[in-house]
Amino acid sequence: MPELPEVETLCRQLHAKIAGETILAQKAYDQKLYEIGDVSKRIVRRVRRRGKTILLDLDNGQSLVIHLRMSGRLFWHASKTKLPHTRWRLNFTSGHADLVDPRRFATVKLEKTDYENAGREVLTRFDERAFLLGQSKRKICVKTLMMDPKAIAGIGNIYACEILYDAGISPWRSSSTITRAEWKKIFHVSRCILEKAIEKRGTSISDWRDLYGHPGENQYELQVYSREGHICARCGDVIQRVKQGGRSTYYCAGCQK
DNA sequence: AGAACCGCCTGCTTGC
DNA sequence: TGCAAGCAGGCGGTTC
Repeated sequence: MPELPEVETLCRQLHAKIAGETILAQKAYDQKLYEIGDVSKRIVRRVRRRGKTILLDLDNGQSLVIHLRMSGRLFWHASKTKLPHTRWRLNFTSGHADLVDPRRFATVKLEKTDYENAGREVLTRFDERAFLLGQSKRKICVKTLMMDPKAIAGIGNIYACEILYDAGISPWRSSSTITRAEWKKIFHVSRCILEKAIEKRGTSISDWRDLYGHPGENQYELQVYSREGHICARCGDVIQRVKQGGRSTYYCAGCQK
């Protein structure tokens, strides 16, 4: 599923492709997306990311707000290609961007919004002080907190597991027991891991592909996610998979205390 | 107020 | 082999 690095990859590719271009038309193939509104003749000023949300800022102050949720993908086609599960299409002179989404969770809205995610973007302008004051003492597991978009934007299951492994912190720890120094480490490790994943153009663990259908390469960097039963490279213990709030958590009990 | 749970969906995996 | 149940999970909304 697309998380921050995957969405960032799409945004960069999309920006390079359509910034300054005029939208010819949009078409929905799924009833859930019939009521988006008229964007024809609008120029895309820029494409940017907030958390896992993609924003296409238009020349009239509105933005197309796209969230891929679980199974959404964006593909660029110059020809008439239409993949199965194509739910929505944005047409340009040079081709079209298709939203392909088997499970139909993805959303597209047309809004007038500045959508700044104030202080919750972990890679840019992250407000550590506000986080430590307002979020860090919540009585939920640290992994659950890291995945809460109201606390930190853009971190999903894969990267939450990888970050906590790298930081050597157990996903079962209550947020309220994490020290200030440990939070600092979590923020630092988060930036390192997410930036590397962006460089690798995302994690193609199941079916993630970029705008042009190419897989990323970050799956080769994973230390714990999807590695149940493998040996921990750091301490030799066995990587475990456990259930946490209905989702799979992968971790090493040997070195995540 | 804050934490836990539910519902949206459908393709893939698992078990009988 | 075939079919049904189970599973996956971001996140907004609802319930506890």
